[in-house]
Amino acid sequence: MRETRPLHEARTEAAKTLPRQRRNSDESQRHLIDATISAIYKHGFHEATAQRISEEAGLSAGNIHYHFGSKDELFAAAMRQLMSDISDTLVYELGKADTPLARAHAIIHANLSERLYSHRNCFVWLQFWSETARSEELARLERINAQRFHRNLLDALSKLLPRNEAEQVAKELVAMVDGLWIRKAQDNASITPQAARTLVFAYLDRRLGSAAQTG
Amino acid sequence: MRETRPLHEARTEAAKTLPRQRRNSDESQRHLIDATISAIYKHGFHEATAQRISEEAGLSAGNIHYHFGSKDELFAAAMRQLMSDISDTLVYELGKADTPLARAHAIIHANLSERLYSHRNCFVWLQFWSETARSEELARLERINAQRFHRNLLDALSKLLPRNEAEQVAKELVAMVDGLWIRKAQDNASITPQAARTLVFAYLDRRLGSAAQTG
Amino acid sequence: MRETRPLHEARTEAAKTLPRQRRNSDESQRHLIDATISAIYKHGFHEATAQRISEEAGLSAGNIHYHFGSKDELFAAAMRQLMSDISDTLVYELGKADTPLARAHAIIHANLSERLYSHRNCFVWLQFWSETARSEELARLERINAQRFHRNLLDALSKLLPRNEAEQVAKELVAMVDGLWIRKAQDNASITPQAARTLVFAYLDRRLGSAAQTG
Amino acid sequence: MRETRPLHEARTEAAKTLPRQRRNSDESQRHLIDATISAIYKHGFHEATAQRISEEAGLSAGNIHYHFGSKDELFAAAMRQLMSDISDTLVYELGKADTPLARAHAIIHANLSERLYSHRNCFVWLQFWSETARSEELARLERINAQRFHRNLLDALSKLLPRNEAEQVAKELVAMVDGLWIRKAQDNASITPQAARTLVFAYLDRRLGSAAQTG
DNA sequence: AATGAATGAGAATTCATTCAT
DNA sequence: AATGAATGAATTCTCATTCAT
Repeated sequence: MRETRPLHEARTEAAKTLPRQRRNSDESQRHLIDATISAIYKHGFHEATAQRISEEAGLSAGNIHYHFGSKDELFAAAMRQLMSDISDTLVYELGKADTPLARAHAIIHANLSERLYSHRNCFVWLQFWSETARSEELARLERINAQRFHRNLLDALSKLLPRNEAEQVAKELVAMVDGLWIRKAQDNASITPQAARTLVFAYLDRRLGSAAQTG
Repeated sequence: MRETRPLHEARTEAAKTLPRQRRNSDESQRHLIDATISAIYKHGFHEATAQRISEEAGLSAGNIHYHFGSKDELFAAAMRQLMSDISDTLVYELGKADTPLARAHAIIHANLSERLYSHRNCFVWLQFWSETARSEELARLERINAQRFHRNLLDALSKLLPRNEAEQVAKELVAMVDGLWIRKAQDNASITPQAARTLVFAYLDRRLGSAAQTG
Repeated sequence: MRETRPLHEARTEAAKTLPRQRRNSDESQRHLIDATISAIYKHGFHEATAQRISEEAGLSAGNIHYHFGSKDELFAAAMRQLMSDISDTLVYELGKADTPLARAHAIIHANLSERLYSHRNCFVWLQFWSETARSEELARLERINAQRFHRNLLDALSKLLPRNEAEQVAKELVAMVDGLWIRKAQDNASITPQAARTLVFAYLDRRLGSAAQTG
Repeated sequence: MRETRPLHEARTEAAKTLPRQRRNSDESQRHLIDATISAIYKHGFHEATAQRISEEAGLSAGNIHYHFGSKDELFAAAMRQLMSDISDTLVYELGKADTPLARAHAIIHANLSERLYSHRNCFVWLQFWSETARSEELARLERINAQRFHRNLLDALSKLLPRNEAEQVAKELVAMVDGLWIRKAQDNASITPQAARTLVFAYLDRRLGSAAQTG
């Protein structure tokens, strides 16, 4: 139905360049996961075929099933990998934060950092978003991720605002960040991580400021 | 690769129940477009096969190519249909608005109305979002839609705020609405149209209020 | 399986330019036959679809079956048309011939005349040659045509040569002319009608001359 | 459009009878090429479907694309195979020839040998002739083959005749042989390889003889 | 006499998955 | 642990043919 030109140039970190050789199982699995994300970015979810993924990983087609049992499980592993990136970034940003306000900033900063708020990451994540309907496992992972984001924000905001306001601000922030990710996925040039953070921080500060005034 | 159970129960309006009979071309095309949207909602973009769509429309598979030339063009027509729904709703809401503030409210109201802010509509729209990368025509339509939304908001806000603030608020609102659509697509129960509107209106009013204070 | 660009630019004599209008049955049949030959020349036998043929004829798809019963019968009618062209040309050339030698020349001249020895005619004829295996009717027509050519030549040559030599020369001539048609079908520029005639006439005259010497 | 009975009984050499088992890639490719030629002979070019070819080869349909990328490329490989047969036969015949005259005879002998001048070979070759218009690759191969035939003849004849006469005789011979192939393709019984060779040799010898006389 | 919407069989091709090696 | 040949189901698309109008 469609042309098969790559959507994006690859940025495979490890794989591919390695000569096809014997590795240990963990290593191959890691290569396959990286290759999956890379293939989704290059070709989109549904053109990320087993063939292309394993080629990208420097392996042959049968290995996906050898290592993961099925393509679906490989995709789930790739999504877990993305979530783990988010988690790592969050931990890193939170490490520097010692006040509730700093924590709220850190959470947003993480999600709009250069690392996570890249075209690649937002694009691939959008692909997974649209697939959750078809895979209960992906849906489960997405729920976990969304809830974690929301809960983290809420925890921090609860110390700054009355509970129901905190709840509302958290929802607004989540919506904003999700929406910014979509924009980024559609068009890398639309907004830089820096600009996105400025946008949301300005909103948050004003919100907290006015709450402080009214509260 | 996956099970093929329907994601959602159908809500086919006309088709299918009609006895297989002669229609005129326009009628068949309309049925096919409705069936496409319905099939995407039921099965997701990539499981919305020519077979399923035409069956849903009460026609045989060849008709897609007879009426639209290709499946891609049918999908584009379906996306245009969704955009036209948005447009109609917007026009309807704007009809009641006679001040810049009312216009800004109306634009948001339209996008978070019971009609547009439904699980079905948000879900299907998310599917198209994730496909824009693979189809230049869908990407073009998406850009038109996003720009229209942004420009409309900006026009209204420009009369209420300094230009650069208006620009910023417009971006925030767009991001929020897009993010809320994503949430709705993931989980219908997450938030009602009413609640979504309240959330965004509260944000907007506070934003305008504080701007008024500071301005 | 293949691209569908036209192989050759059309040279439809009548059809197409006429506005789609009511005609009498004979007229429509003639248009369809012309359109068939034209479509075979443009697209090759198997890409000469009912759609394309009827479009070329300025009619809609259903008419082939209305007028001819089936596409196969239309193709047979088209082949009969080509044979009738050959026949007409032959009669015209024979009209000027009053000796056996002149008759032999005339027969060859007809088959290598500007009218018949054109890229279009040879190309279309080759297409029919390759289809005789699939249609008994086309095979029957081809046999009739080949036999007529052979018999005509033999009749003329029999008055110039002993029977078995005449038989042999006739076979050689038929083979030469068929082979020249193939060349022409492959590459219009390969040889002009004039050059083809010179080639065969030179052969024939030498053959008759040497036969005269030895005889 | 047409009945699908086989045109000719198969003469598959190996395939089919083998138990469906693992082969190496070369072996499978060879089987597929043989099966293609066989299927064209049995069903004609356009009824030689991927299904029928792979069945004939004792494989399933997907393998054509696995081994050749597309059906078109398989057909091109089959044509190269036919050309290679011609080449082999020619080399074999030329091996015995040590004078220019013997070489000319050998070239003709090869093209009208029992091996090449068979119904099967001529029929299949005619099918390819009629397809050259639709495939640039097949056309290219055909040109190579035609030029090789012509050049070989010309080289030999140049040592026996003045250049322009040699050129003319070569053209006559090529036309004759091509024409005889067409006849054979249409009707196996029309002429035996032996009779065809006698016909052309007689022509050639007389031609050289008379040239000798006149020269 | 003609239209053109609709059918349905069959085409090439794609792809996850299996499995002998 | 890895390969890559093979499978078979599913997909889009094509097309002769039918037939209500």
